[in-house]
Parts: sequence; C-alpha cells; structure tokens
Amino acid sequence: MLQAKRATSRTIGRRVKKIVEIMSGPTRKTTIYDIARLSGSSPSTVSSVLSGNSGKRRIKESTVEAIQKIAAEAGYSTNMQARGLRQARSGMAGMIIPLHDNRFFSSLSQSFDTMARERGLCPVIASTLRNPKEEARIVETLISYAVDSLFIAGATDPDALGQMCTAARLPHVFIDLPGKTAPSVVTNNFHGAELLTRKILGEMPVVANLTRARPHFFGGSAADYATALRIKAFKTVAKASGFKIGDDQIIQCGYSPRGATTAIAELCERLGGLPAGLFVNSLTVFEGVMSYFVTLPPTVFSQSIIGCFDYDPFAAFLQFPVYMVRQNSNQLVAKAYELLETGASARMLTEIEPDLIEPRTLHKGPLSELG
Amino acid sequence: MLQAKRATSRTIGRRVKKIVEIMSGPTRKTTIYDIARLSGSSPSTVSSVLSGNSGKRRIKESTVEAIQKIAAEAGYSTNMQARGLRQARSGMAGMIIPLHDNRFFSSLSQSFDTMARERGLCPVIASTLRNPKEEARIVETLISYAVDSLFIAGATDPDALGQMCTAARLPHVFIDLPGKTAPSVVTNNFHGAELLTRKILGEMPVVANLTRARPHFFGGSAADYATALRIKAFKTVAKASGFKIGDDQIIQCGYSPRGATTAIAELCERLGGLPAGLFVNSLTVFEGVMSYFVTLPPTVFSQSIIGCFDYDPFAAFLQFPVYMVRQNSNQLVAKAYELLETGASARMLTEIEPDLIEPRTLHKGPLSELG
DNA sequence: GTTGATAGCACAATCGATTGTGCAAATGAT
DNA sequence: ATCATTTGCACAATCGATTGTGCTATCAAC
Repeated sequence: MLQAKRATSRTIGRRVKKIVEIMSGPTRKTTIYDIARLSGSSPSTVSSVLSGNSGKRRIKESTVEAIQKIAAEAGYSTNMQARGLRQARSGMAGMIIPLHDNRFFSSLSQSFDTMARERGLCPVIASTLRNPKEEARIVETLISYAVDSLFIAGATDPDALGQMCTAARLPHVFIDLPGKTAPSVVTNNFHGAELLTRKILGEMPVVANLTRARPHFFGGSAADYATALRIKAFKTVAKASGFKIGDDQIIQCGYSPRGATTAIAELCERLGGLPAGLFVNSLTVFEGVMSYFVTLPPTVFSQSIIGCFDYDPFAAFLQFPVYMVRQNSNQLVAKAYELLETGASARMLTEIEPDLIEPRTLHKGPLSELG
Repeated sequence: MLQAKRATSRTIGRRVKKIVEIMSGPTRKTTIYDIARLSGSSPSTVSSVLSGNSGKRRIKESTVEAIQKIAAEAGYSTNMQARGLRQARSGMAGMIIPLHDNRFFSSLSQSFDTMARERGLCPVIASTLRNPKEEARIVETLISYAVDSLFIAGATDPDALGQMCTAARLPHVFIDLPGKTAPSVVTNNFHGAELLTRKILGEMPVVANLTRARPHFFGGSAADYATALRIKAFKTVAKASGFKIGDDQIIQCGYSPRGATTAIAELCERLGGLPAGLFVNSLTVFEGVMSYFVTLPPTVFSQSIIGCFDYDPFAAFLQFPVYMVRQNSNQLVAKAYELLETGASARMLTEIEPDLIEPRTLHKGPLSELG
C-alpha cells in the first residue's frame, strides 16, 4: 500500500511532466527515471549501470548495453547534486588563492585544474584578494558545496581556515604558506633565496662608494613566513661571504608596486645611487622598482646586479640582467594531491625546490661598456 | 499512517546517528532537522528562516531569532546540494577559459570571480587547454553540476558548446570569441589594432632600406576571428597612410613562442634587418620574438618600432619602446553579466574598447643616440 | 458565545541518484 | 522431480532543503 501510493504519486508526477514537456518543449533534463521507463527496467538498475557500478549488482550484459544505448540517445547526464546529496560528497576539489591575476597563483591554478580533471574531479578555484573575512566566507561556501578536499594557497590566516575545515571534517592541504591543522607544501624559500643571493653577490660589480657596495634586500614584510626565510638566507649567505648585513639593508616596504616605487627612490637617494646588489622580494615589488628605474639614466645599471624572487619571462628580457627564482607550481600541487590521496592529515612540512632562471639580457653591446 | 511511518523511520534514523555521534565524535554536519529538534520547531520553519524566506511564511519574530541563534551556535550551514537539487539550480556560475596561466585569461578569471561573489554565486572556472574534446567534456561536467550560467571564453568551437548549453537550457554568453547561440562580448579588435597600427606608423623610423621600411604584421593565424580583424585593421590603416601591404608583410606563424622565434629570424634575414614597424599579435608570440632579439646587438632597435596586441607590465619596460594594447577584462565580464541578468539570450555582439598602453622605456640615455 | 479571520506553524511530497534488501525465475545438483 | 543456489532485477528508504497545503489556536466583531 505504502509503496503503491508513492509509486503512483511519482508516476502521476512524471505523466503530468510528460504532457507539459510535449506542450512546451523539453523543460527538464532526462533522469534515471526516464531511462528506466524507456528501457523497461528499474531506476536502481539504471543507476547502477550508468554510475559504472553494474559489476557490484549482477546485471545482465544485455541489459547494461541496452541502458547505456538509451541513455546515450537521450543525452542523459548524471545530476551531480542528487548524487552528491546521497553520497555526502560532491566530486569537486576546491582551492583558494589570493588572486588569479598573478603569475605564480595562476600557474598554481593551472596545475590544480589539470590534475583535478585527471582525477575526474571538478576544480573550483576562488580568490580571496587577501581579505581575511572573504577567506573565511569562501571556505564556508566551499564547505556548503561539500567539496571533497581543499587546497589553501597563500592564505592570510591559514589556521583559522584550517580549523573550519577540521570542524567540517574536510581534508585539506596548505600550499605556499604553511598551516598547523594539516600537511603543508611550500617552496624551499631558504634555499631559493640562498641561490639567488649567491648569484647576486657573485656578480655584484665593484663600486667605489662603500655604502652602495653593500647588498640590499628589498620588499615584503618580515612578518611573512616566506619573506622571513628569504631574509634569513640572504643574511646567512652574505655573512658567509664576509658582508655584515645591517637593518638598513633590509627594506620592508610591503608588496604594492606603489609603495615599492617610493621606497626604492628613498633608498637610492640615501645611497647616492643604486645598491651594487639588490634582492627584490616579489614581482609586484619589482614592478614598482621598475617604475622608478625608468627615470634613471641607463648607465647606472651597469653598477648594480638585480635578483628577483619570482618569475616573469619579460622581466628576464630587461635591459640589465635580472636573475629570477621560479617556484615550481606543478610539483607543489602534485605533492599536495599526493598527500591528500595517501590520507595524510597530520601537520607536516614538505619543501619543493624552486629554479634559478638566468637573465636573457640583450646581447652585450655598447650599453655594457658605458659603465 | 503513511506520514507516521516515514516520520518514525526518519526519527529512528536520527536517533541512531545521534548515538553514533556521541560515540565517535561529530560525523555529520548539522542539518535543519537538528536545528528543528533543538528549537522545538519544524524543519519547514527552520528552512524558511535560515534561507531568509521567513517573510513569506508568517513566522513569529521571536521564533526567527531563536532559530537563528541556535543555528549560529550549532555552526549550521546550508547543504547546497540539497538546496540545489530541490530548486533545480546550484548557485554556481561557470566559466571556461583556454588556460589560467595567461595574463589576459587570468585577468578575466579575476573579474569573473569577483563579480560572481558580489552576486552571491560560487565561481567555477575550468581550463580547456584549447582541446576541443576537453572543452566539450568540461561543459558537460558543468551542466551536470547545474551551474546557473556559463561564460564561454576563448573557445575553439564556440558553437558546439553553445548547442550543448541550449540543449540543457543553460543561459550562456561568449567572451573574446563570439558564438551563434547566445550573446557575445568581445574586445573591439579592429579598433584596438587601428590604434596600435597608427602608433606604429607614426613612430616608425625612416630607414634607407626600402624593404625594411614597410610595416609587418606578425603572429597568429588569419583563420582566427580576432586575428582576422586585427589584420584587416592593420591593412586599412596602412593603406590610408599610403602603404601597400603585401602578403609577405603578414606573417602567420601561430601563437607558440618557439614558432615565433624561428619565424622572426627568417623574416629579419629576409629583410636584412628588423622591419621598421612590427605589429606583434600576442604576448606569447612576443616572447618568442624576444628570444631572437636577445641575439641581436642593441643598436638595431633604434631602427624599428614595435607594438604588441596584449599587455604585460614588464614588456612595457623593455629597452626599446613597445606599445601595447590591453584588453579590458573587467568591462568584458561586467557586460556579460549584464546581458545574462537582463535575460538576453539571442545572438548579438557587444564590443569593448581596449586601451593603448604607452611604453615605459628607460629614460632616454646614450642608447637612443646610437641609431 | 458563536462566527470569521488571521497568525503561526507542522506535515509530507518533492528534487534525482544511491544502495540495502527481498524475491521470483533460472539454473544446477542429486 | 525436488531442493538449493545463483542470477537478475525491483522496491523503497535515504541524503537535506524547499514549498504547497492544511490544521489549530487566538483574537475581534457582533
């Protein structure tokens, strides 16, 4: 009786829809109930066939084929919301990044997207604009959508987000900036900065002015995990080469191009010229630095060597040589997936080596002789 | 009887879960049923309150507040799959792009993401790597997830995708490359190329060699919608300035940096030097061009003026002046949202003006006198 | 004190797929 | 021919939120 009533009610529902459909064109996507009707089998059979689980359920091969054929003809596609609701998972992989419009993070996005799709997952990437409130809102949203896992890249407050994930029992991994509630995969900032600093010191031109002869670290904020490590490496290498690094050689002017422009102008004024070696802490900072550099006569650049912890192909083509460090987004993401897939959920840190990129300055011509 | 049985069954289910929960920690997110139990009201009341629809349903203010309080304490968040299933919509906005790792498309992503979230939608951006099969698979996936709308940017086969959307009754808009099944929002390629060509012709140095004195268009393929328009504008402006453009002045070498490197080398060899004016059709092409340029003595650049239809801040800082055209991703996306929101679904074309960006070459120094 | 209206809420169906269970038919063993 | 398996499938509950409908107090009006 119970069954009869429900079945009837549903059947009537379908029938009405069918009529509507005939009258007003296809109003609804085809469902397993449609396929069941068309194939003369039950929704459960259709479901198991179309979800690829017919093996677990003893379905005749001929039935499987018939259902697949009909489904293909009817243009059936699974309603992922229904599946997700039932299975308490969504088939979506989530990632949050500070912004899309950035070489490093868009590169991370690309790796994340590609690898998600290789795994049959639907990638969902949202940007936070480094706004802590937005970060939390977005993580909430992704939890609401029941993403199966979350990559947290470059978060301003990794641990707050990690706790939300933990509360929601959402497997997660931190990228770029480490967190406490789960595994982290980050660039080996110390080693990358070591390589870059060595290059800078090795190529640093000899200048008469002793103040300018000292290498400088420029941009960012020592409060940041990554920047702190880079500064540490910078100091370590410099000390090993016999340079004593004073606080005046570490300029923390944040990450905005505008702030960097002002700060580099001040620095050069103070030194009476460019520092002989300049470690620039990010591309955005370097962009600001360039805004100042274009006001200088080109001759001054032969008295300075510049390195940037970040990569842009055109920055490597500038008039003066720029050494760059490129983070390895593919390996960062691959390792993060690997950790998730092995079920790692405890705090741990994996470091990925970045690459030092050589400058691609114009062939040495008259310019280099001007210094 | 019917009701009684279902209610009882559900209640028993809850009770069992409750026990499990007590024994093994929180296994499940809190639902409206939990809030209903805790607040002593019914799931329907809870639902209407928490979805912000209490206005439509005559709920006492005190009840509303009580439910909200309890929900907040319990850390309730809506299960979007359940809501989506019931409402036949998901609250997600979809976009496909060829790749994330590109200045223009990542900029589109940023605009799309920000504006989606302003509207309370969850952005889902997937990349196709310009693979037609992948494109179709991804659109299928997004349809399966019931995205409420789809932005199709830079598709290789816009109409195939548009037809899938139409079949699924999915509102969509084409961006960057137009399609037939819905409105399209594209950059005004013709006008952008006109501006760039005029700049190039206006600044083109006078060179003795007559072959080199002619402007050249470099990169891409005339089969592409955008490139075809740019070439047309290039020819039109050139003709108006008294230049006759032959086929040998339009070099279609595709978009890969590598191909561009080879092609530009050939061209320069053929001309016996750089062309006096060079219209580069995209950043990737320009990257390839630069790989060749770095092998040349810097002196040659004073005999040539270069423009690039695309923008990169560091490319504007190169040693020689480069005029660039920057597409306006914000306006492209804003217009696309506007069209969707006004319910436009018929074929139509909206063009957005790009910006001409001036070079930020180093302050004129000795270099510019070398020519 | 009865009638009628309205406020305030509960009930149960519904979205579409999944999955534990049950049952008839086909098959095999004896 | 009988019983025991196994095959092949259908049934109905379930996931969590939404929503049309209907019931019961409460209150006002007369």
